Amino acid sequence: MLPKAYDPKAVEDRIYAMWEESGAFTADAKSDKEPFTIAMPPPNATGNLHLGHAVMLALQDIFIRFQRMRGKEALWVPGTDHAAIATESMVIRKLQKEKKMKDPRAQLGRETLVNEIRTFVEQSKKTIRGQVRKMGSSCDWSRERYTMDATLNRCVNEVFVKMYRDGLIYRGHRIVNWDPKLQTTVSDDEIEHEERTEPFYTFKYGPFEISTSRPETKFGDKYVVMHPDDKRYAKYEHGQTMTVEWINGPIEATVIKDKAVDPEFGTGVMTITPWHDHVDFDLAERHKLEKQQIIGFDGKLLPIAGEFSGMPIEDAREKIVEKLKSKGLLVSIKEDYVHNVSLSQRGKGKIEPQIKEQWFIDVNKRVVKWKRRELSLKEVMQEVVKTGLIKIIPERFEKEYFHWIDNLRDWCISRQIWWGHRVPVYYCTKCKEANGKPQEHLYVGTEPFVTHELCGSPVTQDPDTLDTWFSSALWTWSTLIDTELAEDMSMSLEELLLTSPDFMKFHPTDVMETGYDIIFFWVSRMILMTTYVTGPMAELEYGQVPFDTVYLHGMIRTRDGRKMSKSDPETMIDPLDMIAKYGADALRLSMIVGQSPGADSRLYEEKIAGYRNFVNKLWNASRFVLMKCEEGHTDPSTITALPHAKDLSLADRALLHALEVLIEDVMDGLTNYRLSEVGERIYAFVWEYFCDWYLELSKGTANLAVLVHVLRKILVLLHPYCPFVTEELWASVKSSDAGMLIKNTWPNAKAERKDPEAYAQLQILIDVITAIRKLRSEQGIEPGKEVSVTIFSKDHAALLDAQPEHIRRLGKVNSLTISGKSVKLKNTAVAILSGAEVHLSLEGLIDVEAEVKKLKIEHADLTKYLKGIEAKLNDKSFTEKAPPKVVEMERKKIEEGKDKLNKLAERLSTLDNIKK
RNA sequence: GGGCAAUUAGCUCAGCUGGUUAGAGCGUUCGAUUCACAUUCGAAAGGUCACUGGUUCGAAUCCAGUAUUGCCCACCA
Repeated sequence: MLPKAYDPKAVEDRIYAMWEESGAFTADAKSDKEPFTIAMPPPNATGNLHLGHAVMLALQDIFIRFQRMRGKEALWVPGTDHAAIATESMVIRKLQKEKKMKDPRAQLGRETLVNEIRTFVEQSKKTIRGQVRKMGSSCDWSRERYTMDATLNRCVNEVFVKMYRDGLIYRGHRIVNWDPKLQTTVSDDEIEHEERTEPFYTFKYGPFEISTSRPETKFGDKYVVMHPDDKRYAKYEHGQTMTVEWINGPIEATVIKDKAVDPEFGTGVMTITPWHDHVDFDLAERHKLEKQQIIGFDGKLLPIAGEFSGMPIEDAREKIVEKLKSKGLLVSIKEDYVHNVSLSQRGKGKIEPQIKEQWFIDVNKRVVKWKRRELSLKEVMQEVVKTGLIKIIPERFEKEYFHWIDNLRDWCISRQIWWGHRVPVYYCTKCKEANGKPQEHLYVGTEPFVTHELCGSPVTQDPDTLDTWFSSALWTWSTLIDTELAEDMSMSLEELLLTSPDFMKFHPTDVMETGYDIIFFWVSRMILMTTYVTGPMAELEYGQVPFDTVYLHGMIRTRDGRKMSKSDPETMIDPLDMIAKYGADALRLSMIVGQSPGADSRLYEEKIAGYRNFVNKLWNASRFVLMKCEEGHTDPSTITALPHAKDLSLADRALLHALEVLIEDVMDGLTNYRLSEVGERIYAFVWEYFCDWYLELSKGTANLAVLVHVLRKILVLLHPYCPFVTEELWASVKSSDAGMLIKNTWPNAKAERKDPEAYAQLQILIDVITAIRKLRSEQGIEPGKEVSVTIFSKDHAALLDAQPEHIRRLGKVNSLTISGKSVKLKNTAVAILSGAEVHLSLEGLIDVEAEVKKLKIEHADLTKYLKGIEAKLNDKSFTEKAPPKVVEMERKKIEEGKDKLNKLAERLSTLDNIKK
């Protein structure tokens, strides 16, 4: 016999091991079944699983289990991400803290630091693996991948080289986002803006007044810019020069006219700092102006700053203002100037735009082959979503996606950190010396390159690594490449893809399920890379997308809507704690139900506890079924068929009907990704219909076949949501020829088992019992006390008369009279239902005053309600324009309502007579 | 500055393409230890669906505007 309460701790690990050992998670590339693939967004191998991971694992596991049971060859590829900047900065901080190192990069050197990180990551991967298992994730561990695997590294190199040869990757001096704290560039998407209030200074600059919030960048400003149509400055000509007094003495200034200047803003004149500002850079490019670096990569001022040289910019600002003031050049300071500053998403350090030689991907060059045309990366990314090749759920994110593409600039892919895929570019030291020119990359290749082909001298590899999203962008297909084949360097990437069985069977993947916060970082770049790589391949119909559907989930927040953050541990809910306390099934339900795609949701412990209660309810319902079987000396595993409908009771037929409707609803909901709704639907069916009514009714006479049949179906339908408890219970109720639940087939709704009439009839019985209970409660009758009940029902007397036992037992009724004709009764409380009049009589207990009051209120409410409907029906425009079906429905309401109203009136007059 | 969303019971949320006397869970109130389950059972109270207009025979649902909140994007010095 099962224990009284479900104990997930005693079950989950055992069940998971059983699944894993049985090979249930392992997909077969040779199978004839239709594939269904999900590439798991790889968690960063930096620490622990958090709720964001938990929600993604739960969602994906539901998708994959559902499709597996539906008979698809389901593959869920797990993995982890090397998360370049995040990991490196985390290990560096760790070394600083634990080993008291001041500058681990300098102290350890590249190789040693990379090894430190590698060790850390290995450990972290182990942790993550264990935690992913705890969630019940049915992913294929035999195919686990890591974004720094050898195969993935090869793919990265291959793609880099291909793009380089296509002219899509280029190296150039561009203005980039420099993070002085982390000592690397970051991409546009890795920047956050924060509103700050800072002083806004206005200075005299020759005959002009210019304003800035950053005086510390102004040393080299020798261009003064204004709008060409600004009449105030019409007397100055473009290109005109003049000498102006500036911070460290006179400067030769040049007038530039450009439409980028807004005459309405400030004085309408500005000076520019092309090295440290995006707008100024563009402007300088347009007019071919000189650019000069003012701030070093360490965040300190360079010698151009004269006496301020070497000062950190924060310290220098006030002193510079001080100096300008003393020279009489300060005009005003506006203290409440609000503007946005750029911060690094990772280290939260202030971003300093800098000009730096970096590697970029050109998103506008039209050399990308896609469906036999040549487009730009931007255009392909747009097209696949516009034409519906990729569908985004919820749809509104498609708009955001397009908007992002419209504003997309070339993607800076190089990073000045050491952890990551190294840029596969090599420089010859000797040749560089020979012609004394800037380094020429002489070899861009997929294999490590040792000596220069021409001169035979040693080469050095580019020190930079690639943006972590460069490798993640290859995730859906690089994980499906055969790792052994990938060792053969004589094969091209195209050949590798076409000969890898997994790739050919499982790509494109079906659904990419991830948080909406990384749609740009990741989703769009997977689209970019996958379409680019597969576009030229005839065998792949000139281009594959990485996935058909993108399902975006929202963030999980605290109960009061705040972000959960590590810096505020009290707000954090640790999924592993919750699993230990309530079980993985309960946690999964609590995250899925109430969450709709693209929207944030709130989670709190009571909610998880609520679903723990549900899981326990299911557990006990199963115990009840097993107990009934035991009482009937029937081994549930021998039950294989349902009796014919004619041999079943009303309750049985009604339940079977409700089950078929449920099966339909669940199928419909899951295929349309409506997980929350489906979860709620099953929850209600199990608790309210199956437990509260059917099981209670069946305490009288239980049909074991029906009990077992329905329970089995519930377990199947619920399995994607609650894999552990359902699998555990399945072992006790499955038929002897069935295997594990995880491999069981999904049911199809059977029309022949539907019996809406039985369902409606049972509902009448339920209504009558509910009415009796309500009357008992109103009259304050003790729960144990038995009562007399008289029911008048013209239409349903026969039906009710056939079910007296149910009414007697569930209503605690000792004397039951059912009649088709109504008689006036004294001393009874009454409930008027639409099809029946239920009288509860109990000598002495009936409070006539209260009863009259109750019925009067009911009468008044009903009158008002019917008046409304009558008005509607008397309105010609309604009866003429509304569909006949709706009109008919309203007529029926009136009919039923009037019947009830008459009964109420009758009853009131009877009671009146009694009072007299 | 531009865009997107949300606003329904004390709390957390459903309510899909307009027709329900607007639902659920938690919480609250009353009652119950009935032999599957107190992680339970029965009953109840609680909402002018943010506001203002409009479309419509009919609006929580569609449209416009307002307010509040949240998010994303953006180079105004």
